[in-house]
Parts: sequence; structure tokens; C-alpha cells
Amino acid sequence: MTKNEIADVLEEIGTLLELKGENPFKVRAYHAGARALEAVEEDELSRLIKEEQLESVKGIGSALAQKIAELKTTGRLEFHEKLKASIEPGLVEMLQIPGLGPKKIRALHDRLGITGIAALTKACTAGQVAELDGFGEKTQEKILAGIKNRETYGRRHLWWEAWEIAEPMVAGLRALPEVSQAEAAGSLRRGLETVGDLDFIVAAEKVAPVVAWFTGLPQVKEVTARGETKASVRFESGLQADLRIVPEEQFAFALHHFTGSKDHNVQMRQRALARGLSLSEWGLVPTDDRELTTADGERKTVKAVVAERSLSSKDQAPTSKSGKAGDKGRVTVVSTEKDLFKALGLHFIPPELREGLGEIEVAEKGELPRLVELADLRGAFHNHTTASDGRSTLAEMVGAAEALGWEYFGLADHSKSSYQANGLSEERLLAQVDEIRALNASRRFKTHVFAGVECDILTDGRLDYEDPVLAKLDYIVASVHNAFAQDEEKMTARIIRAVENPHTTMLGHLTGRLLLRREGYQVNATKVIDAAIANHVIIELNASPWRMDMDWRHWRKAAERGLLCSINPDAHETGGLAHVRAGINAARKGWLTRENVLNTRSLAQVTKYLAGRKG
DNA sequence: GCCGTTTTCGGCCCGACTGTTTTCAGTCG
Repeated sequence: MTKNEIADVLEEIGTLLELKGENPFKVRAYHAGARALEAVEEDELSRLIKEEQLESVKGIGSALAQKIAELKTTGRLEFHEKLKASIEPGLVEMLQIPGLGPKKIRALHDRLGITGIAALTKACTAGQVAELDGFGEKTQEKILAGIKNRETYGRRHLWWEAWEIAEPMVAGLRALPEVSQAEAAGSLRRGLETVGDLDFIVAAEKVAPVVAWFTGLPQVKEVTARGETKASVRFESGLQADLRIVPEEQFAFALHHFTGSKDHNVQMRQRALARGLSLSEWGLVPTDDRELTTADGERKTVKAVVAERSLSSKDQAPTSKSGKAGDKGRVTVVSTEKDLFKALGLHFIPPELREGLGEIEVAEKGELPRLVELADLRGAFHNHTTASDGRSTLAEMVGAAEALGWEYFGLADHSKSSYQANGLSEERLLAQVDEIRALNASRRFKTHVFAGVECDILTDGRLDYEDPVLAKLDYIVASVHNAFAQDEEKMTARIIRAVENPHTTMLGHLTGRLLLRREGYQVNATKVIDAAIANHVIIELNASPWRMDMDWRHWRKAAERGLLCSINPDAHETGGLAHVRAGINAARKGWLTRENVLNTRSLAQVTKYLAGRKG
């Protein structure tokens, strides 16, 4: 097991003990132990276990040392497994409902015998929950609303999680000998932040082997449909996937159709009609070649019907068979999506732009921007380490950035007011800055490290450190982390005050939303964007798959007015750096080019930019 | 369960908010 996997087990033990009503300090010891473990480098951990020196790590005593060693060497822990078996899994699930913590869940379990969300719904509906000591009408309503939200959200999935499943499946489909082309379509291909289900479009001559491969995948939990050209399956997570198999010549049409969006497709069809063409998932044909079912039940093209009516009995032509099913008439030769757009007088529209928000008009003029690409990124700001709430050390994070070929890496751990995230005191922050300067001087990594901080925006809009401390940093990400319930006016004024602070380089996650889990706080985005532009402050595009904040829907207009973006992974461990991929999706959906994004610039340019902001 | 010592027990991390209370417990970040 890796150190972070072991840390996950310790965290889970902490949660389970909490649900059991264990001594809160014991619970904390497990959570603290998990964090202490994360701060140890992977190689170091193996050495410490071998030399029986684990207890030298602050936060790990004899009990935890023994458990960690057992997990590291055997990959399992008897204590953990027994504990897990002793607690209803439904209780753990209930923790996901906002407002319910271990104490309340225990009360519900002990006094009403509730063991899961279904029973909880029933008890709330019957009004039993409101009658419990410490509960009331409002709590009961809040629980019900939380359960309902969960169900609504449950139908969608984060883009990142869907992509992690879809990507290897596309590769698997392409590797099949029968398959000539394969692509994932739908909102996944459009890079939408959440995805309903997966759509795979495949061009293949033989259908059966492809369907067999698809439905036989080990991750498939249930096969919900298996037809001549289509199959549907469901995965463990509840995510559904449809596979559609089409002949080669239909692939581009099917791919375009199932990529959508609906609005984009409607506009494309209208455009086709205006040119005497009819567009569908099957092809692009002259309107006259569309098929109709005549009164006597025969399938004929419009053209054939018109021709028959206008002809005199004298010089009647032989009846054409061209309208019969199976013959789609004169299909325009289109083998790629590019051809399809071209046939309608358009430049290729990248999938991310196909939202029906004016992309067709711009494509007609040939003025689509060259959208920012993953390969354009040369570094990233807003990353955490074990110094605050990250799970990888500074050296591990910089090493990972170097492996990605990044020229620079921006560190921005939490500030002191974020107690829950182990925010840094002035002393610890300044020591970290020294550590970074020393690391750069040592040339241990090719990647340059910028010293920053994710500084809390206090409830009144002040920043969390005094000016002399902030002045020692290369840059500052200012973010809201508390008092989410402030009304829009208050929150907007608070954030604008932080944006106006000359030390602020960029604004972190504008709304604080957590996709599928929590709405963002109330804030007037337009006013904040105005203030950011006026004060030359960047707004980040937080690329954490749960955030994607600021939302792509704001970016096009904001960037046109001069707002600069930074695509920030908000990584809490080395693997999190890859989340910039999701940020690129959102940036592209927001019509952003390389020029709109700070972290596409070279190290020299960024250094100059940051120095200029401070001067 | 960990830590540190006034060394084998007693204390352990903060502040806002909500909804339940009538002075505070639970949750969240």
C-alpha cells in the first residue's frame, strides 16, 4: 500500500470510531495520524518501518505505528475490517447528507433504529425525527431536502470520473480488429463539468464481437439493453453507457449528432434546411430526397412523389425505386465532422463550443479562436502540500510538476485562519518561503517554484496576513473559506475588497461551489469580474473536478473585456496536478485562447508579470 | 490514541452559524 492509501484507511477508522461514539480525541488521533503519515515521503516510510522508527514521527504513537506497519506489509488490517463489519454501511452513507454528523446519526440510530437513508426518509416523512430531543421541524426539513438533492444530483457524474472510465474504453474499442473508428460523444466530449451518461460511437463492419466486448467488460455491473446496433450497460457507480455501432460512412453524422448539444443540433439542422438539405444522425441529404410514407404505405422520396404528381399519364416515366428503405438517396460525401461542417459552409467547430451559444455564426465568418490546449500549459499556481492540508510533500509535488515538463510550480498552502486545513501561521509561512528559496537555489529540480499562499478572505474582506508578510511572497491567491451564508451584497462587497487589495494576485474559486454536492455562496459575478479587471487581478479557473469555478459560462464575455485567467489544479497530492485537463475543458468552453491564460506563459514572462504586479 | 511532562495522567485547535435551546450542542470549513 502507498502512504496515501494507508492514510485513507486511518481516516476511515477515524470516521467509523466517530460513528461509534468513541472518545473524540481518539478519533482525532487517527485523523491526525493520517495527516502525519502523508507528510512522510514514500521511501522514508519504508525505511522507518524497517528500522522500527515510525514512532519518531510526531502524531504517530505505538498503536498507530503497529497498524501502519501491518497495512504496509500485508495490505490489510484486521482491526479495520472488524470495525467496518460492526457498523451499518447505511450510517456511513448518511454522513453525506448536509447537517448530519456523527452525533445526530448516532441519535437517529439509537433512538429510532434508523440504519440508512431509506429508513431516514420514512421517519422524516412521518414526523418522528422532529420529535427527538435536539432535533426539530427545521432539522427534519433540512434532512429531507438534503436527501432529495442527493437523489437529483445522483443522476449525474463528474466529468473527471466519467472520463477516467471512458478513456480506456475508447482505447479498448479502437484496438478491436472489427472497429475502424471509435469516439466518446455526448457531454463528455463537449467537456461539460458533469455528465449524465456515456455515449460511444463506433464504426465497424461486424457488430456482434464489438457488443460482446463492450458488455463483457469487468466493470460492467448490468447489461440493460443488447440490440442489433446498440447496447447499454451500467457500472458500479450508477453511470450508464450506450454503445452505438454504425457503418463507416455514417460515423461522422452519428458522432456529430450524439455529441450535441441539442441546441447546437437544432441550429445546424435549421441551417441545413435553409440550404435545401436535411441533416440527421443518418446523413445529409437534399430535402427532396427525404423519405415519406405515402397514403398507400409505400416509402418514397419527396422528389419522387412530386414527380409522379406532375407527370401526365401519356409520358409517364418508369417508377423509380430510389425511394425505398435502405437507399437514402444522394448522400453528400462526408467522411469526417470537418467535411460535415464544410458542407454547410462552416469551419470546424470544436466539440467544447457546441452549446448553441453563437458558435455557428462565428464559424460561418471563419473567426473561431484557436482555443487553449493542454500542451500550452507550462506550470500551475494554487497547489497544496502537507504543510497545510495536502497529501504530498513539497519535494513530491515539485517532482511531479517536473515530470509533467512544467517550467514552474506555484505553491499556495492555506493561511492561518483555515484551522481546519492546518493553515500556516506567519512563522510557518515565512519558513516555507525560505525552504522554497533554498530549493530553487539547490537546483534539485528543473522546475522553478514560486512561493505563494492561498490567503483567506476574512468575513469583512481583509486578507489573513499583514502587509509585511504578504510582501515576502511571489503571489497571493485570495479565497473565501468561511461564512458562506452571507447574503449576496455582503459577500460581493467582501470579495471586491479583497480584489482591491494591492497584494492580491488572483482570486480563488469565485463561488466555492462543489459540483453535485453544494451550491456556491451568493455572489454577484459580474461585479467581481468588473473589479478584477479594474484592479488587474486574475480570476482562477479552479480545475478541481469538484469545482470548475469560475464557471465556463462567464469566461467568454469576461475575457473579451480583458480578464486574465489562471488554470489552477488546486492539487492536494501529486495526482491532482493532472486535473488541469478538466480546467482546459472549461477554458475551451469559455472560448479562451492561450493569450487569455497566465500559465501558458514562459517562466521568464510569468516572473516578469508577478514582479510587475508587486511593483 | 498521542504527547509531554510539573514524567504514567490530563489535556488535546479556532470561529461562525444554525437550530435548538434559555445557555449550548452539533456541524462545517
